[in-house]
Amino acid sequence: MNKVYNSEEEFLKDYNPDDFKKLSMTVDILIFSVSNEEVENYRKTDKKKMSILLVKRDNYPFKDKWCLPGGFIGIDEELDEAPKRILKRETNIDDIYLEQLYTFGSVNRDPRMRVVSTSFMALIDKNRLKENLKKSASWFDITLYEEKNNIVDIVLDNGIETINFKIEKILREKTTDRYSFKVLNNDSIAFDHPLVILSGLERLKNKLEYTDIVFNMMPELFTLGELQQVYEVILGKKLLDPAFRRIIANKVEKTKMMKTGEGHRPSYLFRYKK
Amino acid sequence: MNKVYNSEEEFLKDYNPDDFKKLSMTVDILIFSVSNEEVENYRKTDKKKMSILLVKRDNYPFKDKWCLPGGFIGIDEELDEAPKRILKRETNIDDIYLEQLYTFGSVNRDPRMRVVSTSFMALIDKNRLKENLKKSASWFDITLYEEKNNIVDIVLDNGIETINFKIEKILREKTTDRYSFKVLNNDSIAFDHPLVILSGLERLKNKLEYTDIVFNMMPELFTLGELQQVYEVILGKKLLDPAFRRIIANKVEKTKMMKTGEGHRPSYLFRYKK
DNA sequence: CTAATAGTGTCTATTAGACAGTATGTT
DNA sequence: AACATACTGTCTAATAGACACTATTAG
Repeated sequence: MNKVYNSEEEFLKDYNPDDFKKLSMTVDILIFSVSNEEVENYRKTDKKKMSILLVKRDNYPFKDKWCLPGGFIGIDEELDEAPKRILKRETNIDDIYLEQLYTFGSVNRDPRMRVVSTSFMALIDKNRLKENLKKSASWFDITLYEEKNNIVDIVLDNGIETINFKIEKILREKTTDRYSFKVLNNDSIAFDHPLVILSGLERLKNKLEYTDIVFNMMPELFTLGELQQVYEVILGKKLLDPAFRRIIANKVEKTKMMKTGEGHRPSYLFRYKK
Repeated sequence: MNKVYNSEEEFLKDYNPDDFKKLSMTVDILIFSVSNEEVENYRKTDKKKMSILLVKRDNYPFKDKWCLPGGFIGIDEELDEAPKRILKRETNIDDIYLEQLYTFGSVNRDPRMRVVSTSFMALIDKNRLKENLKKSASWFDITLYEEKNNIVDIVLDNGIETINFKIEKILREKTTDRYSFKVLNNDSIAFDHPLVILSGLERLKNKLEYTDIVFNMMPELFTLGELQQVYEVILGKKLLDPAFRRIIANKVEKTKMMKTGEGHRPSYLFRYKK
């Protein structure tokens, strides 16, 4: 039975914070960006791909496997500050779009001890951090293959190494869009990070349709063709030009500048409308 | 510098899980339902309101204040199992719709020690637990007043007591729909639970438009008028009958049963379409 | 000239909004 | 009969999808 106290001060003086077994918390960050894949034909535009920043683990557990940038939360650190600190450490940039995604708390997700991890999604224009990257970090291009039976095949490629894992999506209940994820094969990614990556990609896809977050991944100036390509690669489908332009018309403003030298008609540069 | 190990076993043997200061985690559950407010006029239908289950704290901190049902996560308990356990304890029902919302981790949100809390949203048809409620728990009807300057005034009423708090919503960045919340006045709710309540209400409102979660709050059989009222009270606006019926037409199926005795034309009972 | 993308005009199909009208129970 | 809600028909407005067409550059 609880002892009864007469004031909050009295209660706190008597309180032993170690009555419950404590646990560790980490944050993991999905740093997304878009990259250009050069194409041999001088006329064709570069093919855009989603890309994600991974770091190679240099010690156990999961030594030599790739994982999301992350780290432990300080006992006196705000939950929202931890991912900012880690982003600063990894990219040396402060003002990056950051959003909390989901908290993963399976009992055995870390072999060391009980660790609960909150995942965040960061969106950035990759050009902003050309040479700031740490050596252990690498950008991986993402390709998603949606197979039948709700199995998703995810291929990550950093130009040197190709990583591949499959996840089965199981609808949890018929009233929502929520899935349970089951990792079918994964040899190269640490922890439960395959789940984190897929759920981040799905969140991004979702939010694309009702927010303007895509502009956090765009440079200051861009053509509508480039913007459309980014939409297409995230949504995983082609869009019709006129429809696309109608929808984003009031979100962007045309500049007088043009992008030329691409082997075809130049296009106007636009910026996100303040 | 990290010591280098030759295998994961070797590493784990040497690993001291107490190198980092640990913290406590709790879960808080927003248990939402709808209630009927009786109306004097025998012809008129009952007015529906959103309601939420709160419990009165019987000890410090925040003694005698109302808070969300919740509790500490066991060191060997899955994060998703904790809210199920607590729901079972509070309502004695197993199959309740449950969804993770957001993790709150301000350093000083609990005066005892560092506590990070993951909030969940549960949706239930209140009629399923008529007499199962614990004595300390109480259903509060929710009324939301959206004032100018992005201030929301929230009034909770359990028939005996009226609680009121105001929250200012501050848009975080122009590319999204995300707000920072600032509690302006709150005398009766414990912890940061005013924030949790508001963010849950917003999530519910959002999800109403692209999922079928509303049916988790409905009884097996309902009239379209009742369903429309629930939509209206969550969305905070009136809907036009023909438009509403067009939209939900393929989600429900008509039965041969009718609801009569309401002082006006009877209506068919529908059920959620499997 | 050709290949490739940029950008627009317009028709059609679909969906959402609005309003008016008819239907049918209770008291 | 009066009231309140149930339910439907239909017109209009707005939006999305489809396709064809013109424009403009580098090579």
